[in-house]
Amino acid sequence: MTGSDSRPPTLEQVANYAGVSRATVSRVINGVQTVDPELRRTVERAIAATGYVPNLAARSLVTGRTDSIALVVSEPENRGYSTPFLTRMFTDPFLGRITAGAQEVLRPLGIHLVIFLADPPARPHLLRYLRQGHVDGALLISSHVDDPLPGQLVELGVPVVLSCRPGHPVTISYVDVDQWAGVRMAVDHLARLGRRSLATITGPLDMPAAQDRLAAFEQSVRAHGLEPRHVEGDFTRSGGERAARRLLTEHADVDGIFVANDLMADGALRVVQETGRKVPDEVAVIGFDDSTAALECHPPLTTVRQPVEEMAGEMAQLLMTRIREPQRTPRSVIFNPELIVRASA
Amino acid sequence: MTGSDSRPPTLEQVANYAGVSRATVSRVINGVQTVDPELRRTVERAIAATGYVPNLAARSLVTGRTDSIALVVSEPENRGYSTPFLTRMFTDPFLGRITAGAQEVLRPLGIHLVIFLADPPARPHLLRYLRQGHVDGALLISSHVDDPLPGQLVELGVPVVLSCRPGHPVTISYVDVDQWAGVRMAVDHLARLGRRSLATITGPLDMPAAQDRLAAFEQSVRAHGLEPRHVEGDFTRSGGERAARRLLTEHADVDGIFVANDLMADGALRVVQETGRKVPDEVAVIGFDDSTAALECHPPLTTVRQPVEEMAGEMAQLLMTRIREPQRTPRSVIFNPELIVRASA
DNA sequence: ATGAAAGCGCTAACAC
DNA sequence: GTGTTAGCGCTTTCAT
Repeated sequence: MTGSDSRPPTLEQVANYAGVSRATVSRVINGVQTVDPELRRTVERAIAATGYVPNLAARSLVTGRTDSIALVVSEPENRGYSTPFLTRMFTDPFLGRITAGAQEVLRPLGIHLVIFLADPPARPHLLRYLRQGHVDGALLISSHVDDPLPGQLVELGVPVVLSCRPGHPVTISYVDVDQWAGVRMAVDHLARLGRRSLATITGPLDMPAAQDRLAAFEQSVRAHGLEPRHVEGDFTRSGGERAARRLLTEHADVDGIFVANDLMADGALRVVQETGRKVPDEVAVIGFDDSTAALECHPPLTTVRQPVEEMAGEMAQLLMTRIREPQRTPRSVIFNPELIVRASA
Repeated sequence: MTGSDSRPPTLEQVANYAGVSRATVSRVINGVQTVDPELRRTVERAIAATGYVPNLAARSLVTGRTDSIALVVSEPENRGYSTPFLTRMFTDPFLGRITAGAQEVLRPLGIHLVIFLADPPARPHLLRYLRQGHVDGALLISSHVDDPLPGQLVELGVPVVLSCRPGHPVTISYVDVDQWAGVRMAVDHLARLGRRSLATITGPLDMPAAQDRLAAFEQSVRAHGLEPRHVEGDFTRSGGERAARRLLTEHADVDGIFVANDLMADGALRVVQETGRKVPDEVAVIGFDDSTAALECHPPLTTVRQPVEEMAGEMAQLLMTRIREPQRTPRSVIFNPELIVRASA
C-alpha cells in the first residue's frame, strides 16, 4: 500500500474493508475491551492492509483533547543580554533536564510533549497556538517577574503549571526548589571552610529565582556576621566571566564566591584562575543547579543540586491533574536542594 | 467575558451575535476581501465581545492543514555517548541557530514551529505524532548514517527536509554546507602557517557530517604532502577534551589541529594549554561551525563558518514548497562555508 | 456580497 | 458485543 491515493484512508474505509461498522473499528483503535477477539484481529488486518492512521483533527474535534502538551520557554522582552534568547536556551543544560523529566512522566500516558520557544517576536504566535487548542495545557518555564504570560494563559483558560514561583501572585500551580535552603547550605559551607570575604554572582535580577538566591545569600552571610557583596550576572557562561572580572576588581580580597548557576560558575572559575588565584585554596567557588556543566568545570564544581528532572516530572503530573479536574484549586510543590561537594569548595 | 461557560464560543455563536451567517464570520476570520466593510466591523465587534477563538481541530479537519511544522531532532540509537541526548542537544548552540533561522522564515507565513526531540524511547511517539497529522511537515535534524527516520517519513508521505546529506540515498530534499570546501580552507590555513604535523578530532563517525569532514581532512592534508592523523570525538565539549588528551599522548608533536566542531575545539583548547603548549604558537587550533562557543574560547577560536541560520531558513522554504507541491521532485541546496580567522590559528 | 447546506473523519450515546 | 446515528466546529461550493 504505497499510498498514491490522494487522501489517506479513513475509518470508514477500514470498516468496509473489514466488513464491520465504523464503531467497531473505532473501538479496536482505542483499545476498548468489549470487542470479540476474532473480529478484533480481522479489523487489525484491515488496518494494516489499508495503512490506516487515525486523523487527529477529527478525533480532537469530538473528544476535545489533543493528547499533547506544550513546554513553553518564555522571555517577555529583550533585556541587555549579550547572547540571544535562543542561543541561551540551547546552551544551558537546564532545559534538557526539564524535557527529560517531563517526558518521563508523559510518555507512559501517551502524551506528546512539544517544545515552544517564545522570544518576544514569537509571543503572538504562541498565544494563538495555545488558544487554538493545539495542546491540552502548558508547562511554562522561566518567567521574569513581569512576564505577563502566566496571567494571560490563566485568563484564556489554558491549564498551566509554572516552573518557579510566579513574579506576581497568580492562582496557578508551580514547582520550585527551596531556594533559601539551598543558598544557606552553600553559604554555611563557605563559612565552615573559614571564608570571611563572601560574594555572589547573581542571575538577572528581574527573575524571581535570581532575586530569591540573592536575598537568601545576603541573609545567610549576615547570619555569620559577615558583609555580603554581589555582582549581577546573566546566567550565561560568558556573563559569569564578566561578572567575576568585575568582582575581583572591585573586591580583590574575596575568598568565597557563591554563583547563582553552574554555567556562570564555570566562567567565574576560569577568570579566578586566570588572575592567578588558586581554587579552592585562595578562592572557593560554589555553583547552583548541579547540571552537567558542574562536572566539566576545572576543578569539578561544588554546587547546590536542584532535582530538576523530578521537578519537571512533578510539573507534568500537576498539569495532567489540572487538565483532568480544572476546578480543583492549584497546588504547588517545593523540592529540597542538596549540597554536592566536589573540588571547587 | 471571563468565560466560565463550559465550552468556548463557536463560529455559530458569533454569527448569531452579529446577526449574520456562519459563512460571513468565517470570511472575516480568514481575511477574505469580499465582505462589506461595515459588516466586517460588526463581525469583528462580535468576535471581540464573545472572545471567540477559532477551533483548530475543526478547521484542520476541513482544510487538511495545521499551519504548523515540526523541527525534529532525532537520534536513532544510544551510542556510547557520555552525555545523554537531551543534554547534548541543549548544550550545543547549534540547535538554537537552527530554530532561529527557521522561525525567521516561518513566522511571516503564520506557521508555527514546534520542536520535537526524539531519543530512542520517544521515537514511536514521534512517528505517531507525525502520522496523525499534527503538523504539515517536518524539518529533520541530525541523522546518523543508519537513521531509519528519513526513509520512514518519506514512506508515510510526511513532507520532510533534511539538515544534511542523508546517510543512504533517499528521494528527499536536504540542505548542507560544502563540507569539503570548508575543511580544505582550514587545512590550507594551517599549512600556510607552516604547520606540518596535522591532526583532526572528528565527530562520531557514524554521522555523515563527521565522515565528510574526516575524509576531506585526510585528502586535503595529503594534498600538502603531509600525513593526516585523527582521533574520534563526539561533538561535545568534554568529548573534545578527552580526544585532545589522547591525541597529545599518541602524537606529542602535533602542531595543528582541525576540530570538527567548536564545542570540541573549546575542550581541546583547554587541554592543549593545560599540557603547557601555547596556542597558537606551538599548536594551532581551528574549529567548525562558528557558533557562539567560538567567541567564548580562550583564545577566541579560528573556525570554519557554517551559515546555519540561513541554512535553516532554506530548509523551511524547501519544506513549504514541498508541502504546497508534493509531486515536485525534491531539491537540495549546498551552502558555502567561510574561514573566520581569530586568535587560535 | 451574503446565506444555505454539505460534509471533513471521528467518537459516543443509544439501540439492538 | 455490534451497529446506527447524531453531532463536534469549521470551510467551501453553490445559489441567490
